[in-house]
Amino acid sequence: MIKKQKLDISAAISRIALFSQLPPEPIRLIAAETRERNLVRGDILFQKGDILAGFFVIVSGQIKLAFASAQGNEKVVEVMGPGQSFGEAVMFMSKPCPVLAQAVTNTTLLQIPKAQVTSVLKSDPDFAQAMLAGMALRLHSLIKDLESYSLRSSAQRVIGYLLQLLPDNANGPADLILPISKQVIASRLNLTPETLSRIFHDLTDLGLIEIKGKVVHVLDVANFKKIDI
Amino acid sequence: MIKKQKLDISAAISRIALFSQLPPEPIRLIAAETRERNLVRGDILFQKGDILAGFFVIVSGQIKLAFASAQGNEKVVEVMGPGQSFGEAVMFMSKPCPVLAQAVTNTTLLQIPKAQVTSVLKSDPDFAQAMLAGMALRLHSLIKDLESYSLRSSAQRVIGYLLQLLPDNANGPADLILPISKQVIASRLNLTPETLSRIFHDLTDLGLIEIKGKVVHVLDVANFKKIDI
DNA sequence: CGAATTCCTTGACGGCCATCAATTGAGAAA
DNA sequence: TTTCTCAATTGATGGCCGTCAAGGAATTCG
Repeated sequence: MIKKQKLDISAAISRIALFSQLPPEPIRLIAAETRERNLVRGDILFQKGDILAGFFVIVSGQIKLAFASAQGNEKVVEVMGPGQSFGEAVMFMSKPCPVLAQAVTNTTLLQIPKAQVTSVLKSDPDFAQAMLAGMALRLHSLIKDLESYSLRSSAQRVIGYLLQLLPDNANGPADLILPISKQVIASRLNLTPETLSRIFHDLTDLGLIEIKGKVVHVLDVANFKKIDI
Repeated sequence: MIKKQKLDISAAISRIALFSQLPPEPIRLIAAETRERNLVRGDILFQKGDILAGFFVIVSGQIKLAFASAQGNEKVVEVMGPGQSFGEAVMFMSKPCPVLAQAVTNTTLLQIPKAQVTSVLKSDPDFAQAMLAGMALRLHSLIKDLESYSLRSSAQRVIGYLLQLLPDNANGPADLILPISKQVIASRLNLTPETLSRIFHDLTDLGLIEIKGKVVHVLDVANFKKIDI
């Protein structure tokens, strides 16, 4: 067995957008109390209803945030990847967390305690601005999701999702790789796996895409953006 | 014609939860640059796509935040009332606003410029905490909405909406008054007015509520909470 | 490698809710 | 008041998409 690499927490923290502007001193302060956690696929990081004593930053792997319905099926709100953080908002409220967090793949993440954050907040006004900007961004993307759910058809949501996976400057034909399983994508888009499968099929029939496993080939990006189903 | 009352901006500001803990000096600073605005029903405060140079606090009246679909119908995200604020998140991002804001009734509101907020943010760490808490709350309620839309039936959403209008301690029979028109409520719940009307009808048939105009009489609150359609 | 499990696909069917249309009711203006 | 406009209701119809069920594909496991 290979010896586990010791993670350089300070380095990891300073690479996060939120903390990237901080001077070394507060970084050391935060790093000192930050815990590293390792999850294997399927592990649950926290349940709906938990009170969070800190927030999380993903070093590697993927975490999905979801809520569970009474009927047992779940709805994925978001899938977070390396460099992304989550739980800040719930941490600040000291209210029960509205979602559950579960590892989609084996995941390494950092848990940063609330106390360290508030202490840096007090001393560094720029940090407060950065946190506010981060939360504002999160709000913005939630609003976008709400907009998607309420006034776009399922096919439109799928197209939007695929487009978002392409580089901004993509043009002509382009390939992309689905970063998560199709059933998680379906849930993320508020669809059943069956419906997603059918939509992929339809888009293929229309000559817009070709799918082979996790690889999606978009025949003409510019054209694809114009589709309105 | 009655002479218009001059609004005491300082007093109004200090009554807002967000600013209530601030000492007099920063309050004065903010009040000095705050503009009062008066809208009549139907006026549009800002459009989707606008860049906001400040955020808004409602003194009296109601403002709805909504997005418009390509087909022309609109979807209400939220209806804000007196004492509530909106636009903070978009202001911090300097990105185009994702929603439109329109006066539901004649409305008086304050527009607080970004510059004043950032200046207070720099000097008062507690204020930063308060803003973060406010944004966290907003995020929380958006997540709740998302949850509603994705895994509750239309009738459940209506019931949830009615329950939320009742006082927390309500029990037995209780009355409530719909604060906005039924079509706005329908949009807020992601329904058509027709569907909302039918659901009200059904709930009445089930002996759960009685409706007369804007007054809803809930026959048994405890029972009503248990209904699962 | 084969076996088992999970993931994905495809089909048939049905329900929820939107759409269209027409009427009634209520509130505003004159 | 009367009229006009907008809000709300009610009915008929249909489509989107979820549910149930079963078969194939892919991945993980011993």
